[in-house]
Amino acid sequence: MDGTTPKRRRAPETRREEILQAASRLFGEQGYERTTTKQIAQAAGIAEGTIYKYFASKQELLFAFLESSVIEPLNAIISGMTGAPDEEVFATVILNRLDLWHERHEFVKVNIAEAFFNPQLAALIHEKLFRGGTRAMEQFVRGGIADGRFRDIDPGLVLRAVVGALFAFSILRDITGPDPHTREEQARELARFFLHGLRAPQPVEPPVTPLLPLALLW
Amino acid sequence: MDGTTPKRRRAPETRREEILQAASRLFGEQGYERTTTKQIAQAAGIAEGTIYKYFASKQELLFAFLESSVIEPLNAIISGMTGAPDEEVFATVILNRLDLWHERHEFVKVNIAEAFFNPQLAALIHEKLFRGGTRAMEQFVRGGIADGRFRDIDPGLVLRAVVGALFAFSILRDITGPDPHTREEQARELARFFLHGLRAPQPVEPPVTPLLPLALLW
Amino acid sequence: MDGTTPKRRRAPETRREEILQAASRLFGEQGYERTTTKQIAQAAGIAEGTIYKYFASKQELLFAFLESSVIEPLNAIISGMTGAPDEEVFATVILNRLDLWHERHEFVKVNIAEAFFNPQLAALIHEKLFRGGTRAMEQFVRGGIADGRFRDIDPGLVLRAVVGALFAFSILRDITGPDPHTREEQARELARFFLHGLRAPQPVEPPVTPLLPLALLW
Amino acid sequence: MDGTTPKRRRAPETRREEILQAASRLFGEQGYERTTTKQIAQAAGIAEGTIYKYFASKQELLFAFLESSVIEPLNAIISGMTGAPDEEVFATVILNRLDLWHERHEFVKVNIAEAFFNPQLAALIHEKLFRGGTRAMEQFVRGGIADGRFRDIDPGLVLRAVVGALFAFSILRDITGPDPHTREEQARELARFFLHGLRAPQPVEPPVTPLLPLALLW
DNA sequence: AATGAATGAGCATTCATTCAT
DNA sequence: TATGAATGAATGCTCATTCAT
Repeated sequence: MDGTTPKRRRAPETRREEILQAASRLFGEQGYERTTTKQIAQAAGIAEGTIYKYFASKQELLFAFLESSVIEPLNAIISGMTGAPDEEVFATVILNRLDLWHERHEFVKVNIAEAFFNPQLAALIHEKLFRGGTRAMEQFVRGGIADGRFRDIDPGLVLRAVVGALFAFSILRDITGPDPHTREEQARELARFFLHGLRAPQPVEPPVTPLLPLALLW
Repeated sequence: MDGTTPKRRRAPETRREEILQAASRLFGEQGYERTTTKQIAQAAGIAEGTIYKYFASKQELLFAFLESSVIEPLNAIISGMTGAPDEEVFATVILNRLDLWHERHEFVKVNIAEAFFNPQLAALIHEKLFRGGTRAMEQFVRGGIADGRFRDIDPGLVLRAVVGALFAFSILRDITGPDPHTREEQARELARFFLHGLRAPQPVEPPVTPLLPLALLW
Repeated sequence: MDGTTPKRRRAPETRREEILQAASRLFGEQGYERTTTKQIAQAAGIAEGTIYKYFASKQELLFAFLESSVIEPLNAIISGMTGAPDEEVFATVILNRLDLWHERHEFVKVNIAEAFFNPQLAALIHEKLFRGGTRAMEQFVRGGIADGRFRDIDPGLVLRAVVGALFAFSILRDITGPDPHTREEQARELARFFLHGLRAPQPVEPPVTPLLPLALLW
Repeated sequence: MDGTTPKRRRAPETRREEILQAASRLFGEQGYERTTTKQIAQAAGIAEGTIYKYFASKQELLFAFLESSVIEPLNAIISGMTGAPDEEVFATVILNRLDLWHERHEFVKVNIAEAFFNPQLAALIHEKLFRGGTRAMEQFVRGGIADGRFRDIDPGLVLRAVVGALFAFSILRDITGPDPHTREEQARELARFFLHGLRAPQPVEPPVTPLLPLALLW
């Protein structure tokens, strides 16, 4: 009804980005539901109404960031690195993801948390992020199985295990606690683990081990 | 005359439990923020105000359920199963967790989602659930390393990878899509994977493989 | 989030009525769109949220009043008055409507204004108020035509003209200005006008006619 | 290249008209409150801010249109038609109004709806439209009474009844439902009704009467 | 002990209006 | 002259929490 004192005309392309930045920071700190548009506006240094000049809804802010900061960069990242020993490939990719997820830590968190209860978002992540991974991992693993480098194993299982591990290392960090190693060490070690498992190179039939303690932890 | 038994004055200890049950089911289905106290009261067949006779706040409901339904039963579950081949141990434990998480699927979801943004809850989970796991896994892995069954590997990494995998299989299911195998198959296969990795039993030096496709996916 | 100091527990049946009264008064004074739920709450001496314990939405307030104050009384009004000269029937019914509309003046105004742009409400009014009127007027007029008391005329036209006149006398008052006569005089005069038109009289004494069907409709 | 002619710098007087046209169409379709300045700007092919170069406020748009599109043309319409049988006069005038209101249907709707709650607008309509009608109808009816063609009847009542009927036939159409007859039939039949009422005829042939003054008022 | 009516701050979103460009 | 980005008060509605009954 009133519309007083419009502040300042900003660089028009920057605005959108600023709002996105502010929103993703707050989402990351507090979760999507707990973050209000008022807070976002305040953090971006604009009026509440201005948000809606750039985004149709609060939810679109979530989707927009996922699109522009997770999905798009992903396509850009796919490049170079053609052939290399499995170990190297694994390590590189894992490191890459670890870095990305570390950097976007807070934001990935929200997306996951939201996706739990927002089928639309879950579907988006599934479509745009996971499906491609399935295909690539399938190729990679089936190739290895075909030429005898890998055991006959379900590629889906490998993908899930790898994604899960990355998940535990980057996103669940708050819960599992920090890992003392550098991300590069983590990547290299994880790659080795996924390739060789726990077993010593020359298998020895193991003596009995207690398992129950295991149960208590996660 | 019909289904609406006027539920007056139940066993006072049962009430608490009923509310907890109702709350955790709803939290699981819709997320914590999206579940209202009205819904909880309705589901528990009581008045809204009654909730506050048993719990100081909505948040306490979350904590209470974690305590009584996840942590306590966990301690009960830890039992028997002394010695057995690593593969068996692993498979059993994984299956056990997979089953538990499957059953509690919805609830674990909320706890994780909430823990992302609630340091108090994150600390609780870390303390009561994860720390114990760390100790046990440490024992298990260090034992294996000591007697030559396992490579020299960081037990923390193994734990994180295993937890992550379980996570991906049970909690991220909505995002990664369902796995076509039975939980038993999953458990056995995961155990084998964690023990042996991808590599074929008789190592073959791999030809070069393209890795980039891998990058595109998760 | 906070819910402080609940004021007072009122007579439970009264509340709904109080809110309805407050709403219809404000709607009448300012129009539907211009009346805010805050104002309604204030006028009813309650908190804003309380409105929504009794009505699902602001729009429902509009519909509820139409239902309870216009439609229901209409059915109650249909009574007694069986046979009487046309002139008496007409005058009575017109007076009755004139009184009702006068009393509800403000509220009818909103409903009409709203119905202009709200097809749902328009349909409701058409269904519940106008259709019945059509039927009754049809009977009345066709009866008169059949026994030679009335000219061969379209009953729909008569109904529209009568409703329109009532409309002009009660609702358009603000625009047409007030009429100096008492409502009874208006009613009698209108009845005569509708029966005889402008033309100077060539009176015919009418046989008795039942009037009640007429009452039910507009 | 396509339909988006960049409409830069039109004839400055045309602009005002274009905005008015756009506004009145939208007001008519959706009501005044529900029409946004953004929609008006879009419909007029201009920027939102430009509206305020021509009109001080949204409300002024309403007044401006009433002035320029209803009142002014009305004065132009008043013309010719000197003497003719009452029936002819009535029918002509009613048809004229019916046509005008039909054409302006949507706009009249808003004005009425608005006038209900806007005394300023109500007064304007009363002054400029209704008062003139009162005078003319007074002349017409008093003339008829004087020379014995009409019964002794209050001219105000006749005007109100006629306006109301027109109202019901053109504006309330959405509520009363459509009339199956042509507008010409309606006009003729209404004229007959107002002259003769419902009563079976004892016709008296009326002398000629002037009709034009009638046109100026409602 | 249990109720559920009542609260009111808080939410996402809208929109007439302003003014730097 | 015309623009449209920016404003921010205001809106309808929600919901955790309180407390008289």
